[in-house]
Amino acid sequence: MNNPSFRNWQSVQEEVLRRIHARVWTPGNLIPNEADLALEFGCARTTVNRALRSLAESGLLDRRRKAGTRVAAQPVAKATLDITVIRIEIEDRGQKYGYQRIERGETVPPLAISGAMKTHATRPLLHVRALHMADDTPYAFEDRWINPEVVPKGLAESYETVSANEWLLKHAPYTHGEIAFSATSATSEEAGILCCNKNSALLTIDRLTWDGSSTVTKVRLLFEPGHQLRTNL
Amino acid sequence: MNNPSFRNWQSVQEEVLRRIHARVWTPGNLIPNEADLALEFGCARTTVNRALRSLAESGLLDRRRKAGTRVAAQPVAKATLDITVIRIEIEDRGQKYGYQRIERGETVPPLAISGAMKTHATRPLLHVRALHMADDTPYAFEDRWINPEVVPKGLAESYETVSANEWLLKHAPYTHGEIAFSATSATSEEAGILCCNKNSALLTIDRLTWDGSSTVTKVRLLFEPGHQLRTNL
DNA sequence: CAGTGGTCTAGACCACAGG
DNA sequence: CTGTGGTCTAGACCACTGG
Repeated sequence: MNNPSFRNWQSVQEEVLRRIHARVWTPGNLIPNEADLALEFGCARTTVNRALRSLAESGLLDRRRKAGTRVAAQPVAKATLDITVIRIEIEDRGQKYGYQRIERGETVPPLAISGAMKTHATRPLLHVRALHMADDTPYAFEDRWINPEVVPKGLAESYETVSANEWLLKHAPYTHGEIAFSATSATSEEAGILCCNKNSALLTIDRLTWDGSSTVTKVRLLFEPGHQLRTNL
Repeated sequence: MNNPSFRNWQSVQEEVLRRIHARVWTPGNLIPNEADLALEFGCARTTVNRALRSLAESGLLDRRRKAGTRVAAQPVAKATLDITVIRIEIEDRGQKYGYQRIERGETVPPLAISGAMKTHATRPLLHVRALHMADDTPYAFEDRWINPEVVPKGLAESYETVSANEWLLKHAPYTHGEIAFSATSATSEEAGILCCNKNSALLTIDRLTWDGSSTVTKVRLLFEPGHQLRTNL
């Protein structure tokens, strides 16, 4: 059984993938344990572990101590979207980035905002609205609320030339966050900003970031009609 | 410098995160190499490697041989969406799953479809359209094209009780795929199926999966108005 | 060329959870 | 209780790439 051709974890992984694909190991069924596979593949158990762990992370295997390793019955595809600064996103596509601040103010937010951000309902937050452009056409409308208690330095910024998107990523650390993707109909105001028809379907991203137990910022991004977020599986 | 309190890779990772967060190590700057950190933390280099590699995968560090490890200048947040069988998705939310096939036929697809799937323009494909329901209300409309050359067994299925979504995941292996998220306006037909107003903004997922160099299936999912895909950062 | 991360190894101990 | 994966270690060699 000793097969000396699997010398690194990538080749072990490929062989495991091949067997799953060829239905040698079928969904829901156990595969041999790490020690046996190491023996068969002629490598150290650590190497097998690395290969299998990686496949488990991507959702193709289900591993449990003592219970062993199974081929996932319902393979969970993980679509990973890279969320970067919008300027970089546009420049990476070879387009010219443009930015225009629309509004900046310290405002008491709607209850929906203060509720989500868990700030006092009567406390003003920094509110910045801006348009990101690609090759001089509207790309995304950013509507953002910033918690000045957590980011006091943010109050000193005008956000006229550097977007809040970019400034915050550089200056406001966060520990975790939530992100939601949805579709919304353009209001007439949003249509005016994005130069599209009212009620156009807009891909929408809502993000809420935290630093420990405090909310840093809440942002809604509305993309131009037709915009797609793509990734591979 | 020997600090015996970092005994496992998770605690090393936490300490590294702490230093980045506390601006001890700042974006764009080099951090010590693995050997030095291992010395400082009082653990093996392998352990440091594991911690740093994991942070690099999540986009917080930038590692290059010889050049060393830097804190990422533009931290790339990775939003990972789990794409599962729709039935499971609904049941996991504690709702009752319902399914209704709308149409099944072997049809020559529009050029947009055969073009994307790289099949012959005149060759019929299996076309299945169906509605997924949660607690008896429309949840998602699935419009799918299946390549019978790659999945011949799929022709024998009626998809009346088991959705193509679920049948394919179980019986048709794939090697890779593309996925795109967008927003579209409901046509009057789609509005009728999803029981919503015409031109409602619908979150849309287009998926194209491959087995080697052949296209397995192309599917468009239109979700009920207001539907959100959520994840953490 | 030489410094860095990338990986492999053999062996060891441990944590968890199935039976 | 015991089999399984999870991890750590010390040491080694390798691959890449910056200077």
